[in-house]
Amino acid sequence: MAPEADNPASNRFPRSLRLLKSAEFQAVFAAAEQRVSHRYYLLLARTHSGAGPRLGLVVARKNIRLATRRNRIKRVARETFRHQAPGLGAVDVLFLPRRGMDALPPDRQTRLLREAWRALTKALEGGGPRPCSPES
RNA sequence: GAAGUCGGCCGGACAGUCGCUGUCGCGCUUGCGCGGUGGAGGAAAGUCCGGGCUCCACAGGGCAGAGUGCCAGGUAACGCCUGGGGGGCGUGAGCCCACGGAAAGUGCCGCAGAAAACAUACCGCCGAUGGCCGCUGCCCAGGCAGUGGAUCAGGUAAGGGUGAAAAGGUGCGGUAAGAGCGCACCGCGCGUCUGGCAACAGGCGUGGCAGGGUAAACCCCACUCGGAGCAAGGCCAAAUAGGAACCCCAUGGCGCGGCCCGCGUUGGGUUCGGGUAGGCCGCAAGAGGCGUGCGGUGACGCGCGUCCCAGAUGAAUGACUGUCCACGACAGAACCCGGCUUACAGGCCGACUUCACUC
Repeated sequence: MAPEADNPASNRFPRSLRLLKSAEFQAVFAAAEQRVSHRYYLLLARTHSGAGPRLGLVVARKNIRLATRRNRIKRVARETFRHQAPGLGAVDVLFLPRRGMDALPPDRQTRLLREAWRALTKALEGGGPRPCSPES
């Protein structure tokens, strides 16, 4: 049983809430059902048959040059995700930061990520104003 | 006290809450819970050198290629470090130097300058010597002697000027003017002696003096070097397809059909090896840290005691809140070590130097 199922207040972030294999990442890339695009990031989402939401981070060295900054963005993403994960359904989510995000001050990054998860939640609830065709 | 040189060290602290991850214990059952206990750096960086480790190659030797380049030592090894020598900079503590060879050959040397490499002579200086011309004297129209001109031959490289660099420098003598032409000292070459493992230094003697620079230009000499890298390499191993061996059945299975005949189609089972996804090992006890004793000028070595100090793999060490201050730089392990180089807010400690002041 998933912990977040009977305890919605839990903010844990175990392996079951993460994408762990290359195949799982490829599945989302190949057939994203939701897409939230922003100046500094891109979210791709795809519903699945499992229990809760799962997060995958794709932080390209090409976009964020320094390793310290890549780590920072990943940490902020995970931290905000684990707090807002219960609001999401059974979806696989990919987070891809874009060039320039590492240059923002830390508190800006945190707010940006919180808004991102909120936007995704809304999009999923509303069925999506701009659903990505699964075939493309 | 001010300015500076060298060496070493730290690089936000504490508390609470919510998380991640290694490991140990227990439970639960297997990518969960609880508890204990670890969890980035001085550069983890650049990937510029050197090793370990792994696989491949390998009789010996040579060539090519790459690297290194004063001497001695340290080291697993180095292009690193230590000590020493030489040269340069600084009042000094100190700092800097690819620091072998240009009498093996080749190439290149802008501008300026007369000339940039078999040395020559633009301006200049001289014109002793031999001519020429003038004057004077002697004597047989010519000659001889004296004197003047700077006119020709010629002598010269001291001085001027150019340059990073023009056949070593200073002084005296010398001369027509000059010149290592001669001498003294310094420099250089050769010989020799002394000190030193050596680089080299010093002394003595001797030669008037070789001849531009450039070798991070080719090159020569000496020494070193096999290749690829943890996605190395090894182990376990689904599903699917194909392969091999053995056994079984070819009166069999499947399809058409209500069934038989018939027609079409096709073997079945077990085991094995290769191998994909995936997983595991490699993967952290080491040229290890700290303390201490001894040897050494030192790098370092040897001995003893003590400690275990990240090990992720879609990739962990973070977030929030509060308190405090000098208000927080550069930056993130990915097989492991030794170096070098580069980045870095601020701060601490020690040794030394110069200047100033007090006594």
